[in-house]
Amino acid sequence: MDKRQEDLLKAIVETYVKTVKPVGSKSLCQKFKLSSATIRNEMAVLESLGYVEKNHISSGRVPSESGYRYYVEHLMEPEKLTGSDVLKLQSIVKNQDLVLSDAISKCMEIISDLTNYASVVLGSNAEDNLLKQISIIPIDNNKIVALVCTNRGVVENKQFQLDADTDLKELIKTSEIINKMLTGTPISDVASRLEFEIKPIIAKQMVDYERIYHIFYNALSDFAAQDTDDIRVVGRAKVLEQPEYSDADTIKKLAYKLDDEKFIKHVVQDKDNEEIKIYIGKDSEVDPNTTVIKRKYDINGETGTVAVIGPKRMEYARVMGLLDYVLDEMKKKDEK
Amino acid sequence: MDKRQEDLLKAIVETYVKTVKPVGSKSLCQKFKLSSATIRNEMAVLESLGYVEKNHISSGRVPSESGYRYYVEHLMEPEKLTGSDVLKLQSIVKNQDLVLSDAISKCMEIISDLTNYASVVLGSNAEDNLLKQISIIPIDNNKIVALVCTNRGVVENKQFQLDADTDLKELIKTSEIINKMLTGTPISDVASRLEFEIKPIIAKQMVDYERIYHIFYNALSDFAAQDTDDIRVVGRAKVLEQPEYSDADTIKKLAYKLDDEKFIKHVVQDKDNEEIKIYIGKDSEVDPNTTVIKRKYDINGETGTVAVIGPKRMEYARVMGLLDYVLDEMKKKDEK
DNA sequence: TTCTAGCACTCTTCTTTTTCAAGTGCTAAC
DNA sequence: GTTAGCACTTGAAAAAGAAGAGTGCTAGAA
Repeated sequence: MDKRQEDLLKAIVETYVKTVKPVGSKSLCQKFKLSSATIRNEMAVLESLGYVEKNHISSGRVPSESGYRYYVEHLMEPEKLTGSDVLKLQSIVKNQDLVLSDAISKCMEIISDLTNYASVVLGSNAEDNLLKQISIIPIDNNKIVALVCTNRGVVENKQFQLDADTDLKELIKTSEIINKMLTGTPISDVASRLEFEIKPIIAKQMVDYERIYHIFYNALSDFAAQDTDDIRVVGRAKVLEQPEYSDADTIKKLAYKLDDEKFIKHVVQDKDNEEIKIYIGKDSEVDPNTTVIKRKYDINGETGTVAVIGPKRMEYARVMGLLDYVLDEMKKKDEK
Repeated sequence: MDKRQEDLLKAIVETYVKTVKPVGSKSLCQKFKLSSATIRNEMAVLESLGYVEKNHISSGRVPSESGYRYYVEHLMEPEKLTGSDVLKLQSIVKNQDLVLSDAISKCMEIISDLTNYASVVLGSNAEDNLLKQISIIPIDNNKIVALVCTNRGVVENKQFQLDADTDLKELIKTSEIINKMLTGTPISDVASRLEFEIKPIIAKQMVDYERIYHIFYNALSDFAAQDTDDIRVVGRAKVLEQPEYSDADTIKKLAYKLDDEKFIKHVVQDKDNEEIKIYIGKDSEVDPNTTVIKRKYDINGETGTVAVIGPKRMEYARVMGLLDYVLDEMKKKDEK
């Protein structure tokens, strides 16, 4: 592809992103100072290379998946955020009271608002967190809350009913034993250490140790359960508004997928070990007309993934710019 | 309305619920052992009473909103759950490890699955909970987690960055003061008591009391903030599949509303003080073709609201039966 | 070579027309 | 009070037509 062809592809992508209509040769005459016939010829080349497609024999051109990919990899120019975009994000970025994960969540909400795409925040998987502390808080005669806190500040809590014969004192004593022995253990190992190290100890000392073990096991295994709690999807309904989803059936299917947190988690989860990954069209697994831009972050050890889900016809540069800005600012903030 | 007319209305509603097609006079001949002409005459009466409508001059009849209402209030027969419905719910009901609020959530998920409607669980508003305990857990040098637990076992946690000059010991000491003085205070009053009772104390004893006050104020005020966290909407995408929502625009609008937790909260929230409330059609505020069945529960002092959102053409009896079953079983379980 | 003007052709989209079946209301008779 | 019969209305689906946008190709100009 020579320079002119690249320019043409760029123009096709950008026009299509804006207008959502197949791009005809005429509409680009002015821009290139060429006749429509010449542009048609060049378009035919792009088509033979697989970068653009026709919906039907006499329609204008639409970027193909590999066209988008070429655009993203070679042609896209980094976009400076507009003042109003920055302004909206700054209200969060400047807020000193927000802890990293909350700040990122809020920023992604704003990004979803600004772009009308959906956004996803996948908290760092607590599996590699280390156990910090487990506490038992008695609520009333027969109810307790078990709290588990990790070294990254992730907190899980779970209520339990106590039987009449379960002794609260034994429960609290057990929590102390666990805190003494297991603090610093990776969450993923806690369950087995609980069984092989703690259970034998309490079995000797306590009457109702089976029940007690059961409670702690349950409280701790929620982390391992890969619960869907640490994922947040925002702006689901906004994506549906995008004009490519105009057919009732497509909308329903898309809504269904966006509503399925397990599925979204699967989509956004780390497959290949890259910091930025753009899944275009079929690669997104969501819908053939959909793109997922995914970005991992690691800010002072706190890791996670954010993603934007929108139409294939996405404002790639803008989204990349927004994500850059948010994560850069977060990093700066953390360093202070 | 005489008995026959009531029977007819009942038949129209139930046929329409099943077939989603306007009900013609012929289709009911067999059932009533009457000619279509007679049925037409009776239908005309129902129409003049406002219980059924025609989409156009020569179409079959469709129940009107007041027709549904009459059906729900006078004609609907309580439906016994099918074995498979019970079976699916029992896996949750029988589970002794689940605490009430979790069990209800899970049951509502199953109800959503069984019916293909959306379901909502609105946890009891924590505002009338009493403060049980507040704890500070240090995470690393400059990060802490503040945990707040109420007498109903609701837990909120929030991370804070510490400045270099904030003293962890002072923080913990303050939490002890709060626990001593404010335990048992309604959450809604905690903020003001914090300001007028605690702040003066720590102001005397501590250097960085402003920052410390700020942290506790923030941790505690999350409850009052009426955050959307205690609402759970399940099966959003399922409702969209209902045949009445076939037009792309309607689907988008509905998806938009279902995605808006604040709005759903508003819809489901307690307006009039009734235990069961059925909002049909326009009354639902969601969509003219939608019904919301809302039910409050109070199980041993733990209160909340559950709701089912589906088409106006809802299987009213079944949904009522399912909700009855779930709440009855929860009550039984609690009494044991 | 490279570009352009011109033309026939294709295909979508929008509108209009036609056809069909379902269902009604009314009248007159049972 | 009930029913058979009939004219009439309407929407939904299929078919037909018209308009417009855009293409590929050819032949000639720069």
